[in-house]
Amino acid sequence: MNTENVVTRFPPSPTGTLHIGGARTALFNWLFARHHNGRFILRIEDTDKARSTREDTEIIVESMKWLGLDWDEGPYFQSQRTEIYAECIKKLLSAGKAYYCHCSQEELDQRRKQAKDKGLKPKYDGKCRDLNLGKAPGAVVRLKSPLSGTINFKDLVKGVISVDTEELDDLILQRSDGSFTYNFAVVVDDSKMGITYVIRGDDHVNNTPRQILIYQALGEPLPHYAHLPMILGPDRTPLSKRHGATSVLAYRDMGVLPHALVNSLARLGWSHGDQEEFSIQELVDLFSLTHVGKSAGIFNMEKLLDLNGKYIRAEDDARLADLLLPFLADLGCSGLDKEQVKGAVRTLKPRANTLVDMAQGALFYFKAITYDKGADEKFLRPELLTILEDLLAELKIAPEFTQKGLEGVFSALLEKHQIKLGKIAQPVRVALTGKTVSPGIFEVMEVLGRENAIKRLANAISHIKGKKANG
RNA sequence: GUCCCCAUCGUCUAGCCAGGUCCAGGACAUCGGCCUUUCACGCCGACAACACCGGUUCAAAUCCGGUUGGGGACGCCA
Repeated sequence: MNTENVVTRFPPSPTGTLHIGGARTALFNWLFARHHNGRFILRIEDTDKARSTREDTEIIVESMKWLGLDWDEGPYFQSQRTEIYAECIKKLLSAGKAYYCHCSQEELDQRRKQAKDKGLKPKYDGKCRDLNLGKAPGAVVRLKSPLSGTINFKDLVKGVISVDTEELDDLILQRSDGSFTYNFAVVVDDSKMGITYVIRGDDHVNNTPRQILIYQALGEPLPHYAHLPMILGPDRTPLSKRHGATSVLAYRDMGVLPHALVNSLARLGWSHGDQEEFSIQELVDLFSLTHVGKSAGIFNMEKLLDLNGKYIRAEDDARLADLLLPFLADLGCSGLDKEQVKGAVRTLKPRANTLVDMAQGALFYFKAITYDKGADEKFLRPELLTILEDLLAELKIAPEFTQKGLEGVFSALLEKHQIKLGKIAQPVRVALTGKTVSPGIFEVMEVLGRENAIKRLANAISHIKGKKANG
């Protein structure tokens, strides 16, 4: 790949959220442009007025921003470019490269069906092609494409693809309502915007020969093409709502770090030897179309979560605390002490794969606890009363309420009572957190702070006494 | 139906273009172990794949042909 002018684009249609398939297409276009110091353009393809919505446009923009895929131009809206398309139609018409077709939709459907029944390709039969018809209500404009020949193009990921023009028909460029079709608008925009590399999903390979025909009719130079393999759901069918969390924002809300998602998406279809983890800069530096695979793949959720856990562990505590705050707020914790949240983050990092996990795991620090039933029965037992009361007394006078200092307090206590840590670790854990699973009890105590830790231990002691009195 | 594309562990993939160094490497998941105050983290190990059939060749995961399987397209959707 030489260092010619590289301009790529991402052209989503705002008829749904940005899902991970689209996000990966956007990512590869972005990476390719950044790698080559080129430009990356965002274009909203809203030619389908009935299905395009403003909310979806906003979701797409928000998703792109969250992923960190910044664009150099746009967003452009196809709905605002109709004069440009109309101009091109005029040119094609007067050059004899396009024509009006008066066939009604019903007629076409019927003829298509007939062709199909006869085992023929259900394509337009060219009825109006040479009739030299004029503009009329209900008429569409079709491309007058060559009757014979072969279209060859070199796909940067799939290699040479060739299609016989007989497979193609005279596709509609402008609809009877005056609006323009996808294939036409794309070509006009790509050529007007100077797009040099069209990187898109596999599902467009069949469109490419048609679009090439339009380029040729327009007399514009062709871009390079690269078609990315599809992303499939676990059932090997194309991604859809059925597959649950597929929208980019759903991953954000799940507590996935954008870096982790970007990394995962990059590794789905692209590789750099055995390397699994990449910084964004590395991705930009190393990305190349030559290492994009050809076959469709299934998005591996477990692997994303694992990677996310790794990035959480690698992330700075203070930054993580900031990221965690909104998730804690969702769980009803607000107005928290930043230092304490930071402490909580530190203790939870190794055991959280998402920010949601982490927020849930941190809840006991910030909210009143209740004892899990089984934990209560199993560990908060009367025979521990003496030791726990002794512990409480020692904690009150411990010189340093830090992980290290507390270790000292405990080892003295164990020595004194001639017991092992195993005997009281779980009871203390339950007293402090209400659960049998938590970060280490010393770090928990440190983050909780002396006052809180003492209060919880005292509560547990009176709870045990209450049980004793009643039972 | 016609055309286009694809095919390595359960999953993502390396290797394939320039055939031997591959009885196929890494990662996730799974299973075992170590560490250990719980759960994790971390570390160590195990399981597990070249879709099939032919051809070329001294030699094929790698090249060629076919078969099967999967995906896509054939819209006044994008």
